[in-house]
Amino acid sequence: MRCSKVLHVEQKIDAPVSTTSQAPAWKQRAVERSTKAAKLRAEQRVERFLDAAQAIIMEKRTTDFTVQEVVEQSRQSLRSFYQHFDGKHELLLALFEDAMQRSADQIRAAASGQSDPLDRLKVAVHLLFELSRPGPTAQRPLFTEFAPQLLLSHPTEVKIAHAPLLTLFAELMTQAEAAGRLRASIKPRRAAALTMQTVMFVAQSSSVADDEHTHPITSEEAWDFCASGFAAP
Amino acid sequence: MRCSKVLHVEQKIDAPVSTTSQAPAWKQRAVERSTKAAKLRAEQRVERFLDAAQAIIMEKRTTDFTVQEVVEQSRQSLRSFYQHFDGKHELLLALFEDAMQRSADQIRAAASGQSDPLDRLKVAVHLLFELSRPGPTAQRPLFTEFAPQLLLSHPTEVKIAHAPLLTLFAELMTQAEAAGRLRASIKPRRAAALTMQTVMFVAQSSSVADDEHTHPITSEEAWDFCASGFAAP
DNA sequence: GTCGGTGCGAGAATAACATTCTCGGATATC
DNA sequence: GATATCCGAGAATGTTATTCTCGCACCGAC
Repeated sequence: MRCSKVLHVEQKIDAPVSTTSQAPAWKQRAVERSTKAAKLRAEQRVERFLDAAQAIIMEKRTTDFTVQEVVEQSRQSLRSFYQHFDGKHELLLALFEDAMQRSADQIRAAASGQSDPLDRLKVAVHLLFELSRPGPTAQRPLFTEFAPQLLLSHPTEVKIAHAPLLTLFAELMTQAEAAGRLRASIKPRRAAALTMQTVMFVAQSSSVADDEHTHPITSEEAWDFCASGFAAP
Repeated sequence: MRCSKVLHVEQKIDAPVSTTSQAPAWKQRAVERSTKAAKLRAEQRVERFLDAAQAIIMEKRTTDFTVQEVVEQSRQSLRSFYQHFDGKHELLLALFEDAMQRSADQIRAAASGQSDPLDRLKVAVHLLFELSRPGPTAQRPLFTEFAPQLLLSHPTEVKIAHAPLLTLFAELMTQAEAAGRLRASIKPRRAAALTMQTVMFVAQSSSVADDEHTHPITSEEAWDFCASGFAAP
């Protein structure tokens, strides 16, 4: 169900005060066994919190849950929550990071179905667009939903969370470059960052219907724009 | 100092229950004089709240002010605040709308200095980029700062607030199209929307330094990207 | 088996805000 | 001067996040 690797959370459990190299070996081992067990338990608890939050988000179709709800759903205690997370924001961050990682995986898999480098990029862009748009379509956590919140309070961490996706797009761009399909004047990583941002944010806004005659921007348009820009050749 | 036209706020003062066409004329006039005065006062009050909020934002370099602070700074009362605004979000919206309007004006003025349509667009993009990035540079209210918050809670209103900028870019794009400088396959308004979004959001993220070797994306890169895309011609 | 310690559930206490309500006092209207 | 309206001051309420305090259950040591 959930990624087993625990993200930027965990730590703050095993803080042995004097397990430096001068302690007797048996003591070291004992302490280690103890801390290892503790760490395991901690991971399971963190896991349960994350799953609970996930479940709530899925059910309420929004990221506006309270810590209380998470605690109740996970059948643990508030005390425990704050023992494992620095605050709500860390929980959100963890979920966000997880969602990004999964999305990156999913997109990578989808893109690998194409042989032409530009087709790979195209598939990636379309899928990212779909995954980024809010609304009922989002089976996956509504993963762009809290990005804005976090972007304000913890921009650095958000950037870290973006890393897997950025890496993926950088890979695809590099392949395109190798095939001579990239404009000479642009670096793959740069193109990747710009494309990613554009697609994600445009997708996000595309949910709200322009009340009037104007239709929201589509995945196809976003792709065309990123690929070709707007200026005449 | 501030735009005189009051935005989407005001109203909710003059709600005459029976000023329809069947009331006697003298009464109508009396009521009108009264409501007009009331409206005037209301506008001044709204004005003071907006100015106060602006001042606080400028001073604290963040949009995280409390309603209390605004009330105190404006030397009015909480009661009055809630009589004129539906809540804090309306105040934010008003500020945001105002900031967008001013930015649009500023950009339009700057762009008009160029004669070539693409140069106009280029100037517009660069200025928008500068205005959108947070940090100490922002002499103007940090106007993208609350956009994310509002985008979540009131997407429709945010879209409305974007209108002046969108219109401006649409104008510039249309001029470019008329001069045959736009790709044939793209509609001016679409190009405008895409460019605007891309520039604003990329600028926003560009503030956080990629901790490592990577430099943040520059205004110039954003322009190149929007104008030419990433694919080889 | 009992003792001291530790992990943790339950939930009370605190704090920061937004939002609402209530009370007078000023000012204007008749 | 009586009365209605507006409005400042600030108390009251409600919602969360976050911290604190208790007490119990488990575990290894003696």
